[in-house]
Amino acid sequence: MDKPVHKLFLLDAMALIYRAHFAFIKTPRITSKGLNTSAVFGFANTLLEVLQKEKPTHIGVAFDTSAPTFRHIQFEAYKAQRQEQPEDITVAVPLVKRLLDAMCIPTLVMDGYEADDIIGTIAKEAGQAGFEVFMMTPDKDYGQLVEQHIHIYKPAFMGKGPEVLGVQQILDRWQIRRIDQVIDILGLMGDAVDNIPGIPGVGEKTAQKLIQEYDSIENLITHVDEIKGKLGEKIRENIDMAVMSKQLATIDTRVPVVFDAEDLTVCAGNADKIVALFDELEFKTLKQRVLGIGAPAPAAKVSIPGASGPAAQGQLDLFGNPTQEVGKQPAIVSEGIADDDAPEQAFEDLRLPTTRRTIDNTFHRYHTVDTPELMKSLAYYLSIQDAFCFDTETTSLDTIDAELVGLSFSYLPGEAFYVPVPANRDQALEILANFREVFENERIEKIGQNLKYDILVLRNYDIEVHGTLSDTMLAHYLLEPDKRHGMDILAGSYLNYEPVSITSLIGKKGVKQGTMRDVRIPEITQYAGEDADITLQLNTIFSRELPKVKASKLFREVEMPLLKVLAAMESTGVRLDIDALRDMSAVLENDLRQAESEIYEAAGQSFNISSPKQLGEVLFEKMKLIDKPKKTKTGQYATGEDILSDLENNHVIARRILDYRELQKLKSTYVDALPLLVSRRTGRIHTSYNQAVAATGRLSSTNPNLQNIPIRTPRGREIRKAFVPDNDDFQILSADYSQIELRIMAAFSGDTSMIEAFNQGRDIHATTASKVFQVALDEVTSDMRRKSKMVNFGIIYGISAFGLAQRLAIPRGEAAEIIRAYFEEFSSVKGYMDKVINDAREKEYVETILGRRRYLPDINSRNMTNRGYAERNAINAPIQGSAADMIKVAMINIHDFMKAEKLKSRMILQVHDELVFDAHRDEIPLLKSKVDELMRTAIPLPVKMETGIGIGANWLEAH
DNA sequence: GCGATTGA
DNA sequence: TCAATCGC
Repeated sequence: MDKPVHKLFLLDAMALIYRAHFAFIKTPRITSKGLNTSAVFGFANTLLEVLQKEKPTHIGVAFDTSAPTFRHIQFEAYKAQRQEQPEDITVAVPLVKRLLDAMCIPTLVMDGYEADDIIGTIAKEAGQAGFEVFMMTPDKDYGQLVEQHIHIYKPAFMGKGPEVLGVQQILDRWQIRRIDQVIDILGLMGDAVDNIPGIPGVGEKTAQKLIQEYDSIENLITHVDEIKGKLGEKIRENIDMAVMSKQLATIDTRVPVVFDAEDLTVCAGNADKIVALFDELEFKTLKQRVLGIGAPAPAAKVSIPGASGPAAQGQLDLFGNPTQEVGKQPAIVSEGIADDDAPEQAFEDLRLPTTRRTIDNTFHRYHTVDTPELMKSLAYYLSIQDAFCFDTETTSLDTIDAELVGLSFSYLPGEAFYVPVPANRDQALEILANFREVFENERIEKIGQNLKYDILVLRNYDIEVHGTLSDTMLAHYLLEPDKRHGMDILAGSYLNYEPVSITSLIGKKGVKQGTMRDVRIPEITQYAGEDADITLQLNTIFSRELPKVKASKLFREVEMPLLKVLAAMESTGVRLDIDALRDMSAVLENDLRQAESEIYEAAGQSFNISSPKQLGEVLFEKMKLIDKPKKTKTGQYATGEDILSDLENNHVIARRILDYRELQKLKSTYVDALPLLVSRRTGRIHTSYNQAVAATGRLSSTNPNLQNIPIRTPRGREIRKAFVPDNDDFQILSADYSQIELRIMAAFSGDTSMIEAFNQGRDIHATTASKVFQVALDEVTSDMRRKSKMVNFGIIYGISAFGLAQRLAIPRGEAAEIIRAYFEEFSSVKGYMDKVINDAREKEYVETILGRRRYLPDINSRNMTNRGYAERNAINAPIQGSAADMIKVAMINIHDFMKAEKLKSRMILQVHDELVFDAHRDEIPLLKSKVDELMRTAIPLPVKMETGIGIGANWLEAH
């Protein structure tokens, strides 16, 4: 007979409970009494599986306690920012303990030590004593404990079998030479879950490189001066952090427990207790299974070297020992089944599962649908759904020249279908014809991530997407406007899932990057299927989250309808007068050369004027225009507009440089760049609106950015002449809200003098000036008006006294005085601002008129800078955001109106408070009055709203 | 104040 | 990545 093997299994209870809880987060198991049993179920399942398959001879389950550990004492932030433990887990812990008790499995607890310390200590001792030790945990920190007879046992998970990690696997996992380097890696990269800081900016890859080169953190310190660049700087700054992080990541294997094999011997459970518990939890199949197994496997009947006493026998005793304890000190098992009156939560310190789910360890079925029969069948199944998720794979991120490579669909979590689409357009259309009906079906909801993109791509194949939309990117934008909304990030934070990266399919960004067309169908099926599957799952979560922040209505009635409006606007595009731009380009080129030679002459040398570095050197080192030149934060000379404006009277060169800058900007950013963006297919320019970047709720525009076409300077303004109507039957109609933000502020604050000024149609900036400077309205000078206007804007944009002083180029004291006078005159505004900030301190968010939230946790920060920033945002976000809400509603209503009336005119641009139309001459009177009305009445306010509407042969004339 | 773009 | 500049 083979030498008997003593198999000791040590389970990290909380890690396994968390993992089980989150594995069932989408489809939790709820009993008829409403108890969420996911965590207990998952834990029990794993436990039974191990007992059955691995037949351990010894077993122990370690828990953390609430007592502080050396890590807390050493590093106070340790685990401090951990999210509160989900209630379902708090409930699960005593149930798991009851289960262990019933099954006669010992629990290991010791005050002042975490589960990993206890497991580490016992593992080392048992390994010495000749056991094969398996530490059951998903936590990567345990890698440091692995040695010849000590392994990590990753439990089976979502269809993937269990995994045993030995020394070689750990070395491979981290790309290191020795096991003890695991803690060097962790010390450098940190661990967000455990709040181990590490070195900022150093992730897994960098940490591996550093350890490969320097072997250990200690040795790295002695060579720290050799490391160049930003990385070296970061390391030098934070080296203390790394040392401390390494200590924090080190598992203590000297816990004062005595490893007593007998204590951990597998014994038989109490069948009655198990049955009672499983009945209570309504675990029907588990009950069958556990009764089927009968008693767990008996321990090998051998004595264990180094262990005290012989291994226990009599494991068939149904009345096995109650929960056992280890240690020289009495270990505490304080948690009863109901310990509601415990002074603090017993399990505040528990860790989330640190293993990311990926396509390789997660159950899924992603199918390729590539025959006419399968497509017909898929289309049929889609047609009987109330909702499905879809995603397009294309050759380009630009919707105008994107060619469809394939479509993926998902309507059940874990399952998706990928339909490849050939490059040949006729064949592509033939395939798409199968799905036209479901896409255009009004009854079926369409789910996707950044649906505007997919809608525009399909539009190029003459397929319209109808029905309710649900965009996960925009849903998350409403949930967390300040965060990022990419699918990969969402999958990570909401599903603990890391999707297949695009770069693994087509390579890194750059010239060498391939296109989706080059990816083989099996791979792209996995990638695209995963996208649709994950998006569907995210949507389920978000549709539950949105009502919690009262954002469902905003989502369904504003953002989703607006998505369609924006898609239509982008698709329509704007006609550009390319010839006019070419002429301008030639003129600008000429003036640019002129300015250039004058600058060289004045400087006495030629250099690159566009290089702030070279310019600074010429101006301040060679020409010495100022004694004490200002520097930027990187140590360069500052040559910004404010600085050069101050120098204007000192030396002609300053004025010429400013001219040069303006010309250069106009030429490169607009005059030369715009024609290149005209689509070859439509002959028009199709900007792309981003609905989810500006945290206040505003839109942004890219490719090109049509929201920053010049208007301030006469030369810049000329560029607007190139934005022209479709043909001679059309004109450009521009409608903008007059002072929308100030009117909103007047309404929110209820300031009577401001409301009155607006309702009587007076000049608001002059009115402000007359009050702030205490003069009659007709005695307001242009300088007073200018300053008051700045204050008004300052409030809207949330700038500080410092910012105001800078913009007005006046001393800070004067700026503060103007602000003081302003608040004295407009005391309701001051009162409103105070109230907003106070509310924000309490709720840690502010909201717009439609309930769009912006979270401002820093409003209660002790850091002045951060708090000031949050306070300005608290004022600014509701005002700017409500203005954004208002124009969004107006756009939806105008779009609906134009559609209902079947107008030939089109809405083509939105610039924050302005809408631009390509208006058919016959429709202008109707359009004009209707646009005005719909803009003014989009959201009723107790202040009169006004618009300014102009019509012309181009955008400039329409102003 | 923010977001987008450009050029070094 | 940074500095500068355009719009709102």
